[in-house]
Amino acid sequence: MTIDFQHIDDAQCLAFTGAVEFAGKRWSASILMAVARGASRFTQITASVPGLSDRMLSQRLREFERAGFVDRDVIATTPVQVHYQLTDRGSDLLQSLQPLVNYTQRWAE
Amino acid sequence: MTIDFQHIDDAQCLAFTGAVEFAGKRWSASILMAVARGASRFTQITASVPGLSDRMLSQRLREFERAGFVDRDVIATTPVQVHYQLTDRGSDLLQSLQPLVNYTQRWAE
DNA sequence: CTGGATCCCTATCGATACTG
DNA sequence: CAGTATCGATAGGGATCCAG
Repeated sequence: MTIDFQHIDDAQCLAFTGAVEFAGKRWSASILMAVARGASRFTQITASVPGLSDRMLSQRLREFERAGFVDRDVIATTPVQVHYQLTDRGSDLLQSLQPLVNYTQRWAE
Repeated sequence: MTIDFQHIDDAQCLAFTGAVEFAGKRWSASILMAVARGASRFTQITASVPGLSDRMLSQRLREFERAGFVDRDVIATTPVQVHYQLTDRGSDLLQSLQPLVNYTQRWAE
């Protein structure tokens, strides 16, 4: 089977595979989904993703921040509150992953 | 930002994250693209993907075969010829990744 | 040509403990 | 609450050599 996959040059190919590999890292997709669904606090995210450890959440969150997928807002109360939310870019990434959900549904079983 | 991400249950979520993580493994996307573009022989794929080693191609190909993404056809010549091609399932997976290409183009720079 | 088998190094991840 | 520090296990991946 030979399909029509959009023609892209080397730079675009690199960006593409980079995005897939980034999103494909363990817990990445789950965390992004949890935040998209409204989990904004650290513990809310942890609670939303079974099996996710503090350490991994912390690490992914920092990566997401650096990559511009999430914003981190610190509210100086006692104790301090931290809110995470998707940026437009992060939101767009997740939306772009949506077809993969449909894909898994098509081939379920 | 809270977006609309399709509601899916736990099983679907697991299938989805599984698919992302599978496609996100190193070289996976590149190999799938190369095959989609018409590289069917082992050495053609190697040549199409800079940096890809024989060992990794061999490994990914076996994983793809097991997962039902590619078919492996052996032609008993001397030396033996092996042709790989995407299955419908593999083709569908790749198509589902297409929006990610558009995503990277939107956010290029 | 199409890989399999080894070796070895590193990144990644999980568990646990601790802090402002 | 929202993390950081540390440690040890393991899986992933690169290089190299070999074989049908």
